[in-house]
Amino acid sequence: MRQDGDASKVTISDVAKSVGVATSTVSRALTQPGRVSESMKARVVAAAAELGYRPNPQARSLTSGRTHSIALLVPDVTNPFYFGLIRGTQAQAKAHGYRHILVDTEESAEVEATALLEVSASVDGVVIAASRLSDSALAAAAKQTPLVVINREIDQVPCVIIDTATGMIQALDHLASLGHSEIAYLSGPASSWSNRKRWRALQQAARSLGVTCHQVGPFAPTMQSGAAAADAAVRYGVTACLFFNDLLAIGALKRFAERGIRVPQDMSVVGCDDIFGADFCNPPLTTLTAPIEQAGRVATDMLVSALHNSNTAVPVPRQREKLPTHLTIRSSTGDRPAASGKRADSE
Amino acid sequence: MRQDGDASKVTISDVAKSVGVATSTVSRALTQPGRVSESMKARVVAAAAELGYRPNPQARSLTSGRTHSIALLVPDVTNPFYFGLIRGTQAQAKAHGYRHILVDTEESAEVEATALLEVSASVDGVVIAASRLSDSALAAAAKQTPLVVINREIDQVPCVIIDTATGMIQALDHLASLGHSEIAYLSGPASSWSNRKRWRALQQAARSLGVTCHQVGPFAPTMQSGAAAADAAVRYGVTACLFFNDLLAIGALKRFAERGIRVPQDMSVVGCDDIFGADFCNPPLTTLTAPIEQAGRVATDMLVSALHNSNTAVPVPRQREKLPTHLTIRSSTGDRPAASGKRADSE
DNA sequence: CTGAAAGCGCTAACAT
DNA sequence: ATGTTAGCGCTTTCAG
Repeated sequence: MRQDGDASKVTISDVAKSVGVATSTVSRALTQPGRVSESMKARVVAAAAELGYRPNPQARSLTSGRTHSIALLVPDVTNPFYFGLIRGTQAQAKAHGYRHILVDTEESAEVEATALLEVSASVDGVVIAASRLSDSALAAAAKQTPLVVINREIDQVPCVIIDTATGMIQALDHLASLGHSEIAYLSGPASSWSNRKRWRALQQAARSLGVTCHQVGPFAPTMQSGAAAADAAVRYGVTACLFFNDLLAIGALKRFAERGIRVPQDMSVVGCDDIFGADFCNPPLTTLTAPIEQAGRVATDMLVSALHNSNTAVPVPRQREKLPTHLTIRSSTGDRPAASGKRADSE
Repeated sequence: MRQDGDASKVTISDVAKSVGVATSTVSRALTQPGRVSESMKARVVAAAAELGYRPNPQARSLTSGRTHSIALLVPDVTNPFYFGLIRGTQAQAKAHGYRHILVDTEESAEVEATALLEVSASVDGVVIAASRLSDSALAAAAKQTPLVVINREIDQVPCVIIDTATGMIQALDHLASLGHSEIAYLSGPASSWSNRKRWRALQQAARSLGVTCHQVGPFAPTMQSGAAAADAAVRYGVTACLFFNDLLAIGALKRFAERGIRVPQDMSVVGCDDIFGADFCNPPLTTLTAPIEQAGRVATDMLVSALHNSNTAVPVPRQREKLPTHLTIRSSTGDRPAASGKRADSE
């Protein structure tokens, strides 16, 4: 194991020379289990260790065409929601022996398109979260590069979906059962597929539950926008609100406190995602718990298995994974205010 | 821009053929500004676009030896503290045209050593945050690979340090000025360099401020450990505590609440880092605000400039950057309880 | 089972 | 300013 003059410069041919065989034999011994004799393999491995040989990934990639790395594209590394994803993909990439490349696409379709084009040349596959690209652009990209999208549903493109739409219905039900009938949905970016799905689900559910649900927004999915969202909710005279995400909800919590609106006595608040912080904000947030990290892991698994199967003729096992969410009730939701309130028009 | 039969398979020699020149000319036109005539450059660029040529990064790396990517090694991607770092390095890597590879070293020296060895072959340089490796191991690694360490001070190894030690003194001063004299420092991992630095600074400062500061711990730097830390602080009979980080402090806040210990009336709490959530936990946390993201940016800048200067004989400009912290006072600190014990009588 | 040889796509000396 | 010619380190036919 010792005695490497200066490491990294040791090539396969140094090893070959040292053992007295051809470079091809070394290559085989190191990468193709059964293609050489046991004794040969042992000698090569020993020599490689002895010399401190480290394969050059670039050279290997050049011939093999495989880089052993995957990329994760997220709209905003700043958003805690995506940290769960980063965690999941990073962990799983590592588990499969892949390097993990992280790219921030800045909530922009153009940046995303460029990043995808650039990075796809240096990775074996890509996971894209909450893509801002059009369905057709994604479908086209998927033909060029192994791709898994998260929170997006496109024909022929493998995807994992966090089913917040169904979850939102549960949340609405929860609010209805607390007596709320005037409810606001503080919506996220118009370009967000998840946002559209949720609103559609809410509309339908509201009808059958006999409550009124107003769509308000769109708002940027950030804490800062929470204040504006809170004010808008108040303006609508609702007694409860569902926020596009926890960031917005937590920002709103702050604003409500500033304005002397008590949560949940005067206003019930429901978030979405259950990000870090949702359990210790004030009051702790009732929210839709999303298996974010799991989504990252599943997406990575799908991608990796697709990469492996692309050699063999085996069809990719699962093309579409839908992950359930569940409602976590904490302290930000409560009964509808008894009467009057700040301007309940119906009472 | 159109008409690429099937993209990605277009090579530099296809472009060369199309223009009717040598591949080297194409290479130059595309990468060495002044080495070809303007008109030639234009023709090549046009042809490249026409054919949909995309350079193969692996091939490029093989000859040039440069991969245009840098790696960030962090002990735990799960820890929000590192979110800021990831953000900073990712943003700056991108700004400099580098890909950003993220590696979780699982708080383990062995994993870190392996990761460093593996990844260093495929990147131009590495940023290591809060390394668990020994000084000598890091110094050795720095000789092999361009390296910048964050929160670690080693001879000959470029580093950026977040000066929490000095900040801790401010925090202690703040507590002393509120009348606290029995104070606990709830310490982090023994292997943490920052932890050792802080405790040393606190010890000295405590003496000159005439207060008593007990070191308690070590504790894992997580929210879950916060409960144990809180209990330990109570056992010591202190009226104020400084936590190794915000995670621990926020966890402790929860525990204090459970035990009916009011913050800050019965116990003052100071965190460290000012992570996401420190401003909206309950009560909002007085903490040492650390320029984490900036640290990531600065480290990346140092690394990139070192990479560029490694060609020319110019010496690396800054080898050591110390970033100041400042105390952010929110609501978790207050006057020492009037009487003894944990029950305050005022009001 | 092993060796020889031909590149992968691109860059970098040398020529011209 | 452009063309020629070698490789970078490795994998992979194709022979033997």
